[in-house]
Amino acid sequence: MEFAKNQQNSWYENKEQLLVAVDCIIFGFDKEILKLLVFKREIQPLKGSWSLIGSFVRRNENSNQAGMRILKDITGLENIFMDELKTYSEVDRDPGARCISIAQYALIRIDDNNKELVNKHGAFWYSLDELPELVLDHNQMVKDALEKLREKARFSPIGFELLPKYFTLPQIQTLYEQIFQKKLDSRNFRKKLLSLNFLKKTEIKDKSSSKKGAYLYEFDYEKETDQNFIFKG
Amino acid sequence: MEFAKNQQNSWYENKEQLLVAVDCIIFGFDKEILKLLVFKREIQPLKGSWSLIGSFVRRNENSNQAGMRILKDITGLENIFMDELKTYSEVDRDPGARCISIAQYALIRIDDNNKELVNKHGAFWYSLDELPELVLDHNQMVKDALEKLREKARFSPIGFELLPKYFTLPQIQTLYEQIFQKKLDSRNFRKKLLSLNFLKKTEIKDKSSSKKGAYLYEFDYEKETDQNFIFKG
DNA sequence: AATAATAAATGTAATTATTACATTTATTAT
DNA sequence: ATAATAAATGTAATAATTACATTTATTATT
Repeated sequence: MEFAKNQQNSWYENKEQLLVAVDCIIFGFDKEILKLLVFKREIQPLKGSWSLIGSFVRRNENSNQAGMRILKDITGLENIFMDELKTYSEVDRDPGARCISIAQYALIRIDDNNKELVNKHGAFWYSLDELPELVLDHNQMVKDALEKLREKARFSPIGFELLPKYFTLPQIQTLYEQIFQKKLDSRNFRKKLLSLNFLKKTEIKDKSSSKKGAYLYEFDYEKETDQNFIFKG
Repeated sequence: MEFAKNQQNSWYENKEQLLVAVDCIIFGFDKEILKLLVFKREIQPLKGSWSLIGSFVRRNENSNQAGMRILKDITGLENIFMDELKTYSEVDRDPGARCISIAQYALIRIDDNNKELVNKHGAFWYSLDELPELVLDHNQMVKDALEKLREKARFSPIGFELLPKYFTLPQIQTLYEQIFQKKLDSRNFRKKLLSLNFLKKTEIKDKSSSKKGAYLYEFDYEKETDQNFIFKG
């Protein structure tokens, strides 16, 4: 067995072995709605059910690399924001094998570039409040990921991974409203956000959703000093 | 091989397998100093070096149960606060095997009950700023755990897992000072802490560290509503 | 050309939280 | 009685958060 050949110390041999997978909770925001990328599962058991996308971790990669590999396969994108959520290791979580999963959540900008690729993989962007039942413990993973996203959004300017390069203040407010799942006061929201000084205003207006038009902003990466950013929702 | 017998689906068979371990970052506070429990490693490679305590995850337990099993073995305690930190899965992290580790951090009260047991396992409580070099990526785990502890302390009343049932305000202030690694103003610290309303004052004084004596408090679990606790250090 | 409709942009006062800062108090040992 | 020690306490200034309603820029319609 290939595995055994690599062993250098007898103490490690014959230990109980588990399969190690990663599953990706992929969030996207299409300028209006926070969505999640889900897939038609292509393997037994539960073939045909909705599922997060995952893969086993290979011996020559770490868990983050495994997640990045999956993301690239599906969206064609590299350099996506991705962070570990937590591991799921219940004994019975997967009826097919004793398999733990290291869940990773990713934030991507939904745009036309990756729509095609995504379709090829039997994938679908679901609005978070219309999410179907997913296999195994994947619904729990999504729930946990959303909570983590909320935590993260409270303490760092998270939205920029999800927004296009140029975005309007109403757009980012909508995003935060969806993350926190409540309406925010636009005066207070803008005051807080602008006081943090990491938004650069342009003179261009986006008139796609109002007659007056809303100014486009971009994120000023130089100013993203973690200066006590606490967003109280 | 025992592993193969348990497989139900051919698709899972012959996948690359990794060993899965847990390592425990065990914090303790002896009323003065924040400490970490480290061990003389009993296995090759690196036998005799300082190390966190760990174990492989067994097929009939989840990662949390594995951590709890280790903690009970060593301290004799059950119901210890323990939470997942993150996984460590670098390809080369362990020269002995392709092994990922799910790091868990635990908070315990150092007291005489468990001192004996701890000694039996070649364990030693090190002050955090005198920590020796540990094997593998264990120093990194400690660093990450301390950061997580700090994060956690900012947003929830963490200290009570580390403090004895009855403790004084100077004691808890010292603990927070060690977690945040800076001096805190006692007037502001007490004001903030008491305003959160989850401390119950007793009329008993602890005179072990001053002539005047400091009142003992206990944690009021009923009032631990997560009411916007943000401790700005 | 005037008007209606729409969403974007804006300000202020009241409340609450945070910070900076020094003295008094209770007790024990001398 | 006094000295020594650490614990306990208050206040004023500043900053952050909240609650709340009107005006503005533009396009489409008449």
